[in-house]
Amino acid sequence: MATLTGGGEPSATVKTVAAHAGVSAQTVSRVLRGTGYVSEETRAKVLAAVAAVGYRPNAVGRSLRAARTPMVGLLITDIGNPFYAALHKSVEAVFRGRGLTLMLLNSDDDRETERQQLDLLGSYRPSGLLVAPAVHSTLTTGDLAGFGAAVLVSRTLPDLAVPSVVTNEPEAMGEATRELLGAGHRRIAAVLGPEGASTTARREAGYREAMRAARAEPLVFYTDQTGPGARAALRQALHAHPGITAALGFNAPVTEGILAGLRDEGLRCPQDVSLVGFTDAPWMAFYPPPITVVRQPVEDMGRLAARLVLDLVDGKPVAPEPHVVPGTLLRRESVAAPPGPNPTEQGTV
Amino acid sequence: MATLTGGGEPSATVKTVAAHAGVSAQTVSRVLRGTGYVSEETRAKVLAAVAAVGYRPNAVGRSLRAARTPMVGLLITDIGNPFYAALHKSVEAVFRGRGLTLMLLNSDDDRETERQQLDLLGSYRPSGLLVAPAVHSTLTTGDLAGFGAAVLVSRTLPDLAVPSVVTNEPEAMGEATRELLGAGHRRIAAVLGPEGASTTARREAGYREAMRAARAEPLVFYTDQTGPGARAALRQALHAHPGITAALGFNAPVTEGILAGLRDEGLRCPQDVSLVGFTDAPWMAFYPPPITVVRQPVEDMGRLAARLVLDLVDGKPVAPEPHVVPGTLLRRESVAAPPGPNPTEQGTV
DNA sequence: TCAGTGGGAGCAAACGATTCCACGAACGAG
DNA sequence: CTCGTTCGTGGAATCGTTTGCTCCCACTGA
Repeated sequence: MATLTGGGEPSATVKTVAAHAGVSAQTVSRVLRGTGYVSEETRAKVLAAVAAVGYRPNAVGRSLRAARTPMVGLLITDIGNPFYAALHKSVEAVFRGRGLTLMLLNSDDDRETERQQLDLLGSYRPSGLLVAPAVHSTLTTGDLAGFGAAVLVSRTLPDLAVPSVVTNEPEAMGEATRELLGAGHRRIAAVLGPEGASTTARREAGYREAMRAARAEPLVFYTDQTGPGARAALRQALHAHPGITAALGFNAPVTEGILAGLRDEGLRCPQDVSLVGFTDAPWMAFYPPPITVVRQPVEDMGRLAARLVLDLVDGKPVAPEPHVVPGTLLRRESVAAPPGPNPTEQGTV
Repeated sequence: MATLTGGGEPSATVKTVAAHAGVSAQTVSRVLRGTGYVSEETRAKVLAAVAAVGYRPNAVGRSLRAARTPMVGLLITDIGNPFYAALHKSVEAVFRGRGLTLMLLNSDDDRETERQQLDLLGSYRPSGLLVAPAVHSTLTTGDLAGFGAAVLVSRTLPDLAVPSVVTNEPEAMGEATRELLGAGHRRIAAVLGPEGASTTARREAGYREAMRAARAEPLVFYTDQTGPGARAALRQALHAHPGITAALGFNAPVTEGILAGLRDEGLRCPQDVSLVGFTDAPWMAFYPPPITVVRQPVEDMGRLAARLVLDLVDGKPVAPEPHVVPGTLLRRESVAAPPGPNPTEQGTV
């Protein structure tokens, strides 16, 4: 176990300052907090002493006294996913200036890690929590009760009466599917996330509904929602169904993986296989071809989720049902008509 | 200001458990910490009481008593940069299991924000700190003294006698430059980061040295090291120097921006302009063409930096000079011979 | 002259966990 | 039978900050 040694001088406390200024500790506290009556003269003396001894307030003592820490946790499933990077940014923007620190934690989409991280975070008695639940998450209301304010983002947990912020995934995924159907595709592979995640279920529902309406056969593949996983899944899909002419990517990493898989197979996009992704990423705008995607309004989601936490912290009531933020289809150049009739597949469907 | 209201029951403390088990508070502490003598019978009673009252240790009280918090801060400049995402992952892997929580903070490469974040973090008396300094950072030894253990990553600060972990940037950038020179290029644009950052200086030096050795004229452009900034810079560079046939990208976002800029100008890579990037990103491996890059061994860097922090925390001496981790050139397909002789440029150099 | 008022500041207790110190019991060795 | 050692447990103080309460004092108005 690590033991602290370095550090040098024992770091000034409120008492050090008080002694140096010739006042009592609580007067120092009053000056620093700006509360109660303090004469201008005393205030100046204290401030001078603060500077002289190099005093830095100890947030731990403050938190102990206050019974809570002015900190909000953000537990995400994959720090490498640009969606979460953007989410972090927009959430932090809301909290900054309100005296709330945002603490980022990573669950690696593992429910055991998720529980550990939550336990750890909870032990600091933070003001609030934003969490994107892991697959097959076993979180209960009890786990979240210790946080006072808790909001789910991106994914929702059906059994949990906790406010959440999600995209209108079924509709958006349906629109993405129809985009491909409209271009003439019939054999459209949906490369989804892990079976059991709410995001997977919601996006799959939209896909299936659109395919059903078009009387096309759904081709669903589940992955671990990472690039390498999707890459392998796509190759497997192409071998199992050689007639596939289009693919839907579950999220940005999966879309990456699909492109990698196509390249592995020597297939071009969109000439051989059209592609629509879910969730935008910077490089998709100028990839050759630029990728058509359903853009999740991540900034809006982050802002909304952060505001919900703020409301909960302030004791305002917040509806426990999912707050839905609409996604929009961004048409770029990764969708084309399917390649000419393929003799080996013609008439099979 | 946010005031806490929710939460419900006042959350059990060590005293609650003690009362419930009919023992004293410090016996509970002994059981939980596994230190000192406790009879098996008492241990069982305490454990039962812990479960019964739903006790969860309060890390704030513990930290106050211990005068430090088992937490290490990681302050980075851009959470959207995949390099830092990977760094976070590898650092966390070292700390996990050692009882140290990694706390990610973002400075947005702004030195004012950097100072604020550091102040905030420092007030929690964390065990250690890993920081990638912002451009023109004004950090002093004093700012870092409060942390006990502090290590710089990715960038170094010349005036600061603090251990750091960096890549052999001059050599690696030289190698990247020679890769382009070797393919026959002479007019090679270096799209760098912000003037004043140590990373910029080190990479620029390697570039200039290689160009000088080849008697080629250096073409240097500074950016804010983001995609949009690089995109604009590249277009400007192309207009100012129409003869440019190759580019060097400062980091992953800049490489992204260069590709975007090339697309803007209707130029193909590598037929019209060859490209070598600095720092790999997942999408670069299958981008058409796959991008040749200097791969920074980010996992090694993260592991090393984390171990240095651990050593400092343990009171072991750590050399304050930069620890250099070698980068390697990853040859892919974004480098080709320059396009055929251009009448307007021929013989100018 | 005296009661009333409000500015200014200190005493002491609390927050939750840990730890030095002390006390008592059991027990084996001499 | 006594003494020293190993166990087992509790009392009390401590970490740094904040706050409820109290106290003092100068000033004002009658």
